[in-house]
Amino acid sequence: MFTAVEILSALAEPTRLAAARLLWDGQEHCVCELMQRLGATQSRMSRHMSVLKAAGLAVDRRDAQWVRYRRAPNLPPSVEAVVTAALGLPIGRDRMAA
Amino acid sequence: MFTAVEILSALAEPTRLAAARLLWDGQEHCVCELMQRLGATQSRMSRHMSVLKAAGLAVDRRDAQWVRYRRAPNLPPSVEAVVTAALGLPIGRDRMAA
DNA sequence: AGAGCTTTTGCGCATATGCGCAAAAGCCTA
DNA sequence: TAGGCTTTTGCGCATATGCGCAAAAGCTCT
Repeated sequence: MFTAVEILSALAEPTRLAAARLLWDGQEHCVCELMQRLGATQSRMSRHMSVLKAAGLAVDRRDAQWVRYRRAPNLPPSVEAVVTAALGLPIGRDRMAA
Repeated sequence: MFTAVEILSALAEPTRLAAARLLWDGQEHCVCELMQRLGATQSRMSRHMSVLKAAGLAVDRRDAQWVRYRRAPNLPPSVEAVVTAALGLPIGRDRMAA
């Protein structure tokens, strides 16, 4: 696990990329917050977060009824670099042609 | 086209990521060379290269019987950064846990 | 225990993706 | 034009992915 392809695949989905963007503020975010801000259903958001977690990009913590996700700490620099670069891409359908 | 998800998806496949690595030497590579070095069939490699091309990461050129692919010139810095970062990830199934 | 949260998970379904195979399409040389 | 390259493409298939829905699982508080 934690292969390059796994990490890239985790980021190669709109909702997950948007979630990563939110997580990358360094704060904790419960699923209920993420689903609201990203306009997703709970089950959908839950599964997407589990993918980010499985890829090693996020960690979760139970806090009472909530599950709080945050970016994985101490990521290898190479992984950190990929996420940072991915978040640096224009959002949405912007053209990026040369 | 050329969305962030499209670019990440293009890189989130073993053969395509390996092909990008080869293309990123700045040189031209025909499909026949790529398929040999990556152990793929022609049709498989041809389709993978067309995905990289559709994502805007590669351009092709016909040279006699060959089609030579090379990395797209003048990529936006943000895109260039994603590819560079992706290629910086450990190859294969290496563990990347913290 | 029971009500009311949040979150996860099982199920089925629709679509996307990757693949092999074989035919077609380009191109060069004889 | 015919033969032999390289490459692309149409087809079918198997698997992966993403989704909604509803049930289940955790948790808190009364």
